[in-house]
Amino acid sequence: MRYHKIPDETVRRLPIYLRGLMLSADQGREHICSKSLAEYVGVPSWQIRKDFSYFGDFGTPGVGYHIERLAREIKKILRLDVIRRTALVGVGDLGSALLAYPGFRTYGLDIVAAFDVNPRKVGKRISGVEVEGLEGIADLKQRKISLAIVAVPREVAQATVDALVEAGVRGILNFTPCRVAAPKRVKIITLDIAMELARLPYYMPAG
Amino acid sequence: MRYHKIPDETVRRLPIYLRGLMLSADQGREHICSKSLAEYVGVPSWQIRKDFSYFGDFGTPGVGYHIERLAREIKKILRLDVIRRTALVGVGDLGSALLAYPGFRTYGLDIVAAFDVNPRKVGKRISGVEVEGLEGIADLKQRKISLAIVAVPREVAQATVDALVEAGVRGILNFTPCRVAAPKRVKIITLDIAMELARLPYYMPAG
DNA sequence: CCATGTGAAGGTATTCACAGCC
DNA sequence: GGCTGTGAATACCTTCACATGG
Repeated sequence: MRYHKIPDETVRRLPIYLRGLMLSADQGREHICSKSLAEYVGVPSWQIRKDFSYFGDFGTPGVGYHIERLAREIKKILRLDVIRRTALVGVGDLGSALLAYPGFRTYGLDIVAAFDVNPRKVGKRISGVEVEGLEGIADLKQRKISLAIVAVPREVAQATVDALVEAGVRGILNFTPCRVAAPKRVKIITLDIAMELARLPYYMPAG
Repeated sequence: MRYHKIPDETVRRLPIYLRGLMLSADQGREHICSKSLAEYVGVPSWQIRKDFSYFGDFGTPGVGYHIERLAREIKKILRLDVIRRTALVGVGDLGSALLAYPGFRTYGLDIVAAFDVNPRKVGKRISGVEVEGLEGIADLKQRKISLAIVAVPREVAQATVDALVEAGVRGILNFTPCRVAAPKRVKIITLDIAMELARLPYYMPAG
């Protein structure tokens, strides 16, 4: 199965597995079977086995998966085996919350720089990161930052992305509720929070 | 095409279309064709037409779609045609940011109540909403609140969801990085922000 | 002539069932 | 006996090409 195109859906699930593995590593067990992991993360066991099988033979029949080793493998696949230096643009309400959010560290993602237009915010320290003016974006490359989070108002989203692309960033998580264009060497994931909530009523039984 | 199961992916795209339509309604035009909308929202035109066709004939051949009318139809499909009263549980960094976030209003979602354990937060007004103690969750039903956003620490996520389900909530947007269980009459969408960022490096060319 | 709506084709992902291994 | 890994079957979604209607 090793030579095969990896489904996008599989890639989407890998971080779920990784999170589950890291949590169960804290519980002292050394191995976990696909069925236990399935209950833990809410993905069926056959789906889990199939997903892993795309990358190689990680498990031992009759035993299960070695938790530590599997976690390491998934990190390698997701390219999270090195610490990823990340920049945040837009230190408003959402941006500040993201700076304070400890969850990124779980995946080795480290927000090491923050930028904002507002001169009154520049120079302040928020959650241990000093806010810089937008001009600082220009030398992200020299600072080995290749990932960015965009949490600016919609009107300046495209300009922000342009500046980031110019600065050599190659992955962007966009919290802005609009489509932004970029050369295809740059991967953009857009996460519109309100939109997620918006499809909830559809699934709710009457009322 | 009217009697047909609606693909989940179609439902996921409806809010995108809705956003695009509302934005182009502000520009004075009355009609829009699938091709223009396609460029606007970043979904191919045939996909848009197919998606709409599941629900009926919304367009006029040779002309396109009547923007206002189509927006109204999509709102009705998503059950966003009435204002949805929403509760927020957990007024930490993320919770506060969500309270301040104007995007929910776009879809007729209105955060009208906020709850937190911390007695020092209780009684404070944040973005126009007064923070209440957790005991207030019990009478969400009387207050006609059927939607909730959970932004509490992971450890208390399940307990929070249990309380919300008990109080008659039927849709939950969960920002907690863990799976939570609920009776299937309650729809839960989990949004783990860090996880989205975590799959970005996979798609980045070397480095 | 232009743009919609949709059967049919093609592609992708999920699910099953079981052979193979510990 | 227990659990993995996977070909084959199924279900699902996307894409195409065009008949149909304004």
